[in-house]
Amino acid sequence: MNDTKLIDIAAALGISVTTVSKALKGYSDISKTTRSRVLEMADTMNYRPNANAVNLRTNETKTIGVIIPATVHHFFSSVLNGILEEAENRGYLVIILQSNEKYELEKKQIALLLQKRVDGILISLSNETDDFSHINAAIKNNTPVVLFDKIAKMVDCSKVVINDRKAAYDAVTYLIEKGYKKIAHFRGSYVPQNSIDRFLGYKKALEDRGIAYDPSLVYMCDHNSDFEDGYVCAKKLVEDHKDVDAVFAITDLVAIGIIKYLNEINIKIPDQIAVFGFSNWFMSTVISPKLTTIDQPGYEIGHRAASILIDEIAQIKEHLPVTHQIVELPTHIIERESTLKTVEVPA
Amino acid sequence: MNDTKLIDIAAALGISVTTVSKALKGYSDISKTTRSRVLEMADTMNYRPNANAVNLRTNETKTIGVIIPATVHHFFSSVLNGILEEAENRGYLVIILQSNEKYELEKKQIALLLQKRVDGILISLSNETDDFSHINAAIKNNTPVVLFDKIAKMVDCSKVVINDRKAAYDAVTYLIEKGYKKIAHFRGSYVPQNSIDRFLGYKKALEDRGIAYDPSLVYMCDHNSDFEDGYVCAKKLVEDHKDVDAVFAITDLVAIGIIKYLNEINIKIPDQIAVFGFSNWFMSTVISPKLTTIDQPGYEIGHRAASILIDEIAQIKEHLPVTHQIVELPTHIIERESTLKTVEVPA
DNA sequence: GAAACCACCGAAAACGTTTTCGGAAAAATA
DNA sequence: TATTTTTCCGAAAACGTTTTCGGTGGTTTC
Repeated sequence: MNDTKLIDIAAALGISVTTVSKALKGYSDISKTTRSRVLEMADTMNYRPNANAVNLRTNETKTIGVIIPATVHHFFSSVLNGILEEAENRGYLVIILQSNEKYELEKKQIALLLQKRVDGILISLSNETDDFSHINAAIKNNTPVVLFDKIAKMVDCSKVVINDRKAAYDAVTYLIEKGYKKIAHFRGSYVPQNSIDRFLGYKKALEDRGIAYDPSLVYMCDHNSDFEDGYVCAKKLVEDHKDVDAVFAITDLVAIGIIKYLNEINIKIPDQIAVFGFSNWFMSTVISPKLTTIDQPGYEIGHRAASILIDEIAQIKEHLPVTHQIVELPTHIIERESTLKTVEVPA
Repeated sequence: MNDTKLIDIAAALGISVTTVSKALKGYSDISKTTRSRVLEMADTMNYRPNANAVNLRTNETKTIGVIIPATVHHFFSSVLNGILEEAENRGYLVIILQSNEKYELEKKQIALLLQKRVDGILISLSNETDDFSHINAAIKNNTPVVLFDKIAKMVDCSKVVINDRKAAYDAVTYLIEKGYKKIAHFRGSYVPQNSIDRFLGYKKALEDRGIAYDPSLVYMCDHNSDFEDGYVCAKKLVEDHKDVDAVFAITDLVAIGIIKYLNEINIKIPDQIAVFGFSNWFMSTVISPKLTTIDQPGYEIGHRAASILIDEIAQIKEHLPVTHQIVELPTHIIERESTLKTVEVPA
């Protein structure tokens, strides 16, 4: 049990705990000589301050809490990497919790984090969440909160997002400009807002280019917005609409399901049907044809959210006014094979 | 600042903090009536015990630390999900750290976790780590450690692993029994042990079946054992060996790189060359042809490791003797298209 | 009616720090 | 030499709990 405390160092040196503590923290009213004696003794005795005692006394834990709604995969693992990197750099520890898209669990976890006295909270809201009193409680408790990805506009705190509507709008506009006429959309369920926004971007792009919006071209992938969804909806799509020439999927996973099905039935991508994904996950470069998609900067989202949170923690500590930021990270189109028609060689 | 403490409840009720504390913790020397009064008042005042004070007093934090060597992706995200799930169920919080395969960072992070007084540590070692004094320091400090995936045999603690050598042996044996004669291996670098073990399993399987081991059929994927590695080594392979008929890759990622290349140059999988992966990551069902692979149960590894750790924490608390376990989780072959030759239709 | 017992409560110490405040000795000034 | 200033150190309180130990007052026992 290698557990030396201030009092042990003090005893070994024949001085008081006060002096030891001050020496370690670099107080100016300690002489050079005693300071160096303390430092050396602390080193040889392998002293590590008891974080609990320090936390209790100083009322800060150098720890932030992160709540993500879903399993650590795909998008959220990138976000997490961004958070972990920034936290490491700034000297913070991170506690991770999963709400599994459940409001009650999310609420309980916020309470838990507050009880643990984390210095701040990063959260992407669950799909069920439509009451924000637990978030406001944290904020009122002087614990800053930064929302990312799945946010609530009405909560007064910093947020880091992408513009889903614009990104979808850009994607569909791109397809139209490439000459595609009949563009289907494989959408997500009615929650969260992100899936609605992507749908709205799709619709707006069509309307702005004078293409009539046709509800029968919109397929709901509400299973899990996953691979299977794309596969089965693609099947329905080609049965319903012989002449569709492109599809914009809410997610790369869905898009890959589509590609899989079209490959199986020998429909040429993109010559017969083009496929456009969303997120730029790893698999999108692995599939054949490689998937055109929207780059969703998960790592940057996490990095930025953590950075803002830690800034706010510092501001609160200094009793400075905290200025909330709404950061909208840019997305852009990653053009790959699934929308690039092979050039016709003139005869 | 919604921050009620024991003393506030005591004041509101005109009793002592002692009584409040005991009532909340269900001590038997508090009358039913005062207990219920306290409980109700605690509820209306929205009392949450200050975890730091509790931790300091009780010397336990209900928190475990997790150190993973690489980015949260693929295998480690599954492990993480298993850990998070078990921790949630058992009432533990989890702090995540990434060592980025650096020994020095890993060492620093262990010290940090001990300083934070986590109740236990879960760690998969970095590739650089060949000195284990930091791990032993934690154990000596009465903080149980469970090693998973990348372990060190010499450290005296519980471990959760798969048998890489056997899994590889099984894979190659499977290929041989399927009739493949000239089987290449795309191996990982000389660290960690897992990659060596998979190589040894490959070699042993060949020898046991009377196939001479040919070093020129082994390619080193030491870049990152990733997609690119597989792609470029596949290119070399088909140039070097016209007659190779199967390849066993250290990782699904590498295998997918191989498939990608073979698809591009129109080599039929598996009719000309079969491909066998390792890990059963998500993409292996997405690629064409679907990849035969070894199922590496990341979720179970995390789940099990966390479970053992929390058990040991309880044992230590009760001053019971701790019994270390070495758990070897079973793997099995997931047979898919990449090794299933299309049956010849008899004329 | 004294002795023994029980049910209930609270004072106080402890966990390991940080920080305020005052005080002693040494140095500088007069 | 007497006074002021500077330098350095330590006592003690505080952070919010938990838990030991003792002490009431009331009830039971003989």
